[in-house]
Amino acid sequence: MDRRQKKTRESIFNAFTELLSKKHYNQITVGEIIEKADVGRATFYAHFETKDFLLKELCEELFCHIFDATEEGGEKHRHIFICDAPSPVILHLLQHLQKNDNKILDLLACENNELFLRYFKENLKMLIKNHPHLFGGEKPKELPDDYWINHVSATFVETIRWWLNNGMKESSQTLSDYFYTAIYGEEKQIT
Amino acid sequence: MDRRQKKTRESIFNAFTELLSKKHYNQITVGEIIEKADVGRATFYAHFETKDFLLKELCEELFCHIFDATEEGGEKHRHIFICDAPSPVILHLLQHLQKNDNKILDLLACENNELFLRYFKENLKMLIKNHPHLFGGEKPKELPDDYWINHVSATFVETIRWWLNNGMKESSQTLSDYFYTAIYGEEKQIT
DNA sequence: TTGTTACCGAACACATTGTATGGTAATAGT
DNA sequence: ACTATTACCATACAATGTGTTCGGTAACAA
Repeated sequence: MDRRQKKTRESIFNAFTELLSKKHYNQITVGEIIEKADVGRATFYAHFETKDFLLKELCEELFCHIFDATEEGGEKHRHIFICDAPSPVILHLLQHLQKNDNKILDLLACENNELFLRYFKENLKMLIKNHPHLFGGEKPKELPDDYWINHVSATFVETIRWWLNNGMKESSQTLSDYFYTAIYGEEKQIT
Repeated sequence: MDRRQKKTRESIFNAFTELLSKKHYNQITVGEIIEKADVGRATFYAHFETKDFLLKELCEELFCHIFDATEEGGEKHRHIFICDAPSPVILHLLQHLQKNDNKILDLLACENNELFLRYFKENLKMLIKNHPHLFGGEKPKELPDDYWINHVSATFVETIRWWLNNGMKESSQTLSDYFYTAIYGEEKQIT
């Protein structure tokens, strides 16, 4: 790809991310973005059809990159569940978050977290659907598959949300315990 | 209150609600609202500082009215958990939803449901916090109170969301069963 | 009846969006 | 190294939406 394209694209993403951490999405204008990114107005619209598409592409860049299930990447793409310890994926995910890989945590913690948590949850659902074994435990028999998948991913997202809103005092291990207890009950603890 | 005020306020709410069911919040303009409500521009801004405040007041009008915990109302305010059967509140709530009281269901089912589900969840949390006994079952000991409250309310909201997205084929009883199973596990079924 | 209040319509300044233009510099292909 | 392409910039622009102001009119309350 043209070096110039890549550069402006990154400038815009960075400016946008920085603005998102400071004010609400709805109140961010294209004018602000291009000023901070230091690119021309026409250039912005040459890259992104609209502000909504910018957000969408940012999310895809962030989440698909982490969650993508194609197992070819190895090193280049650090797929979150390829790394060494395959069993406690949840814990693993939380540790990645704590390290703030790809600055995802910044975005999840900011005022616009609703925006990102939605995308995050969608990706989680895909992950659970394709690799149910990674999450341990068993689905109660009476529950429909998609209900259960939605429940598990929603609970995980809510766990993270709660964590963020409380200053992230707990360790990732504790968080993981909370999650499994909420999902499977205290007597079925995963170790 | 002046009859005129009440009338315009209602006109605006109705127009807004109707628009919300058809297009996304961000794409609704004040111009559209006042045209459909048939009120002057200045009048709108005399009532609501901005579109966001209109949304906020609509939510309060809807949810606080239903969830409000002051037990004086009796008939006038039909508080959702005052009616006869006190134990299976969840089932009761679901039945109210199915009857589409206050047209809440319309709003929860529309494209903007994220908007309302957030408010809905906040009210739910208050309800659970103030009347934990209404929800049956017990909190696992290891979990912090607020984590549990958030988990329960989030699970309920997700249950409703799943229900809506799947055409509401299931009975309110089935939904209630799903919810309790998700929360407490299959062996601890509430009857 | 009288004073107050809510409304309307119209006009207004202002901000934001998305597009179009012509010129310039970086890039890629040969 | 030369050339054609491509991305970029600055500026201007129409179109749309926001929130405010104003004088006049009708509904309301006392």
